[in-house]
Amino acid sequence: MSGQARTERRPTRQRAAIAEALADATEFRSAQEIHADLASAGDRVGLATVYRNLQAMATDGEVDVIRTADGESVYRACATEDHHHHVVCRGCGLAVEVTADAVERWAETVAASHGFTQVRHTVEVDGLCRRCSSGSS
Amino acid sequence: MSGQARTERRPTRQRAAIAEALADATEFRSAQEIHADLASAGDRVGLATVYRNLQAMATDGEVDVIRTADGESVYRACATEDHHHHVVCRGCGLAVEVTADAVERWAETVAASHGFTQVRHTVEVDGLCRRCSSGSS
DNA sequence: TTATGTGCAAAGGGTTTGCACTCCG
DNA sequence: CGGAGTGCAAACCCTTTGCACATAA
Repeated sequence: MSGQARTERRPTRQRAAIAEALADATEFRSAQEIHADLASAGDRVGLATVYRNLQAMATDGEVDVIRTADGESVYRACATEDHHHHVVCRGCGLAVEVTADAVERWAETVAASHGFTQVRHTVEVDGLCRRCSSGSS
Repeated sequence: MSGQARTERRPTRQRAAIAEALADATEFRSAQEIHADLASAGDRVGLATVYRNLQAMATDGEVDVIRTADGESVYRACATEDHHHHVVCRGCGLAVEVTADAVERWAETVAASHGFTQVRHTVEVDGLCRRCSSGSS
């Protein structure tokens, strides 16, 4: 299972705008932020449409999604389509993509040792990037 | 900062009931579920109180919290106070506690290699436990 | 008594949905 | 033309908050 899903989604102005906004951003952005970005850029797109597209893109694996601590979903267009994780800066939002073969294997092993199958996992690492480490408390 | 915090919280009937409900449960439960459990057990406790206590307990490290995919916070009284993670069954909710020294180190290392400090991490593994693996599709 | 905890209900904030309309194909 | 995609606003859901009342110390 897995792999590319439905690439047959109708290309619309809104969809393109959202994809572009996402491509421009280097950090994770929430649906609302994307919506605001588009608005201030003159692109009038409904908030619901932003949510719908973001979800669709996430499902298709075009973008990555992670949940912030306060229950907000943030999206980001990722450089690689391969499975990977992120290290996000709590200060500025800077996000670095990292692969984690070690963790993948660990998750699989540990789960298996408890009799689990069809294992999935979520790994999020956050801290303060070099720049934010300096000034803040 | 850090370390055990205020153990000096006033003991109330509600608080005790919530703690007990949590102790009885073997899987993660949401605030609403706990509230329902108490209600059906005859313990009349306000939903807000459940939320407040659950939060407090989580802050004090008495219970573990994880966010479900659909943005719900679920709590569980953990056997050990030490840092650990869980492997949760998507079928029945069975949760197994596991330590992950390997992952802890990996997170620290990877983050550090990118200049990050004050690293924290979230790791959740889920799959189907042996029992659920058999019957379901 | 007095501060802390509780209950209720209303407010919040993010996300989803119903329905009529628009636009791609 | 026909259906996928869009917009708007109302609906949802979980969670938080304000305020008066109850209770542990």
